[in-house]
Amino acid sequence: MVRRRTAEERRRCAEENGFDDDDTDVDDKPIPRDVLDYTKERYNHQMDLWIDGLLRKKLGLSTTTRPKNYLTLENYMHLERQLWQNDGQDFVHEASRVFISGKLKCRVFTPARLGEVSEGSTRRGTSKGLRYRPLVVNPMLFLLAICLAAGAFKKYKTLKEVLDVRPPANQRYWVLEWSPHVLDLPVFPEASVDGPTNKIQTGNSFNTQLRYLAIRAGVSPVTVHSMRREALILATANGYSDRELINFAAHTNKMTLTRDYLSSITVVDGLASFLKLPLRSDQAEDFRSMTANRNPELLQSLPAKVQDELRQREDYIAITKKIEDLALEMSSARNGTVARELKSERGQLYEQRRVLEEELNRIRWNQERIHPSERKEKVYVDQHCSRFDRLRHMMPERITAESPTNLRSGRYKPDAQCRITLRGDAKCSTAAWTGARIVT
DNA sequence: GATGCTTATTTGGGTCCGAC
DNA sequence: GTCGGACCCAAATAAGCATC
Repeated sequence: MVRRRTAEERRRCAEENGFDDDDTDVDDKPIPRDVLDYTKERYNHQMDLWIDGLLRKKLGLSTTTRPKNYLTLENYMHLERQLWQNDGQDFVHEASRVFISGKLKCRVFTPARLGEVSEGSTRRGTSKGLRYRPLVVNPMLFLLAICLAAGAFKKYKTLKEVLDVRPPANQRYWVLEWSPHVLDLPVFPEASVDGPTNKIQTGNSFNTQLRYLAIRAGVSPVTVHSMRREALILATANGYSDRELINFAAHTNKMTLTRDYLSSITVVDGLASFLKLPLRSDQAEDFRSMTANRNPELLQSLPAKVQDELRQREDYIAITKKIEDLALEMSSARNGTVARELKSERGQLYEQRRVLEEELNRIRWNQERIHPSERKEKVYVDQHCSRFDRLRHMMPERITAESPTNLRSGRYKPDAQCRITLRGDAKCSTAAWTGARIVT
């Protein structure tokens, strides 16, 4: 394992590479964007080579882009069901489960970008993201649980107090004030073994959680944009004008919506149009669901035999040994140039090993699909899933927390004839995070 | 509406740290 | 010492914007 360099070591390494950190001669003149005259000819020649595709062809570089997938309602339910009903994942704190579910709802009900809820990587250190500002989106159940556990309301400490508040007779709404101490806190913080911290969770971190939740649910990895795309497409189908949709997506350029989100989607029923049958409008959603490539019987772990066979192969062992040797050499390298060369060499070896490991991925995603009605008994390869299945009856709240029926019928709305209670002390205890229960 | 450029997001290896 | 969840980092890639 490579030892991380300290700040002092990084500074020394930068100095060795000719970096001058003396900022007394720094001015605020912009860096010229134009190519300087004496390099222009060579620059243009190289760009021509690239644009014409000569280099691309010679090096065999790929120009394909990642396939886009969509988190439709059906796929979304698979994730929620996995999270609350089937998931034996041991989070460092149960608050993580509530945060993930809350973030999922923020994204499927709105086309929010990553950076509007989490701290985006290009805003690292700024703590920008969702804060305790007026929250007008519904998923109220999860936001209420999060707010109460954080002691976020100025005058109300229990769920009953919050739900008993009614707007004045001549007004349709009433604003609940935040406690001053939460105004600088993120709504979705990082979690530790002691519970939520005061630090906002980064976008990278949420992406990782979302990616592994999808894999555990047997769905190919979905991203924040999978939800954003679907939210916009569904809104389009509901007859809103382009202007309203652009506002909804917070686009400033009208091209973005049509080019990047709607261009490849059609709800036209060609068959019914031609045969003059009643038109369907929902068939496109099933095709979008299929982009997630779900296999309900996907084994969470590959059979040990398959993994072991790969790792016993001579070429795999040789590459792994070289990577370890290079890591040792890098940690002891004093010269920056040498260290860079070693790092570059190690990168090539990682790539070689990744190619070998792709074989495992192919096996994983080519696993046989068995229709649930043909499966006589449950088969568990994932030890977490197996263990949780034996214990799930002890956590009825988690079964209720994810419920398509409740979600679609609107029973989450606190102004309906329902009550939402938190198990244990709603003020800020660990038990408050173990789940929420709906009592009608 | 097309294009080129900037900015944001995603990815995957690496690291940290607590639990066992 | 090992394992695994959470996070970090930097490169790759996609989204988004300004301009013509």
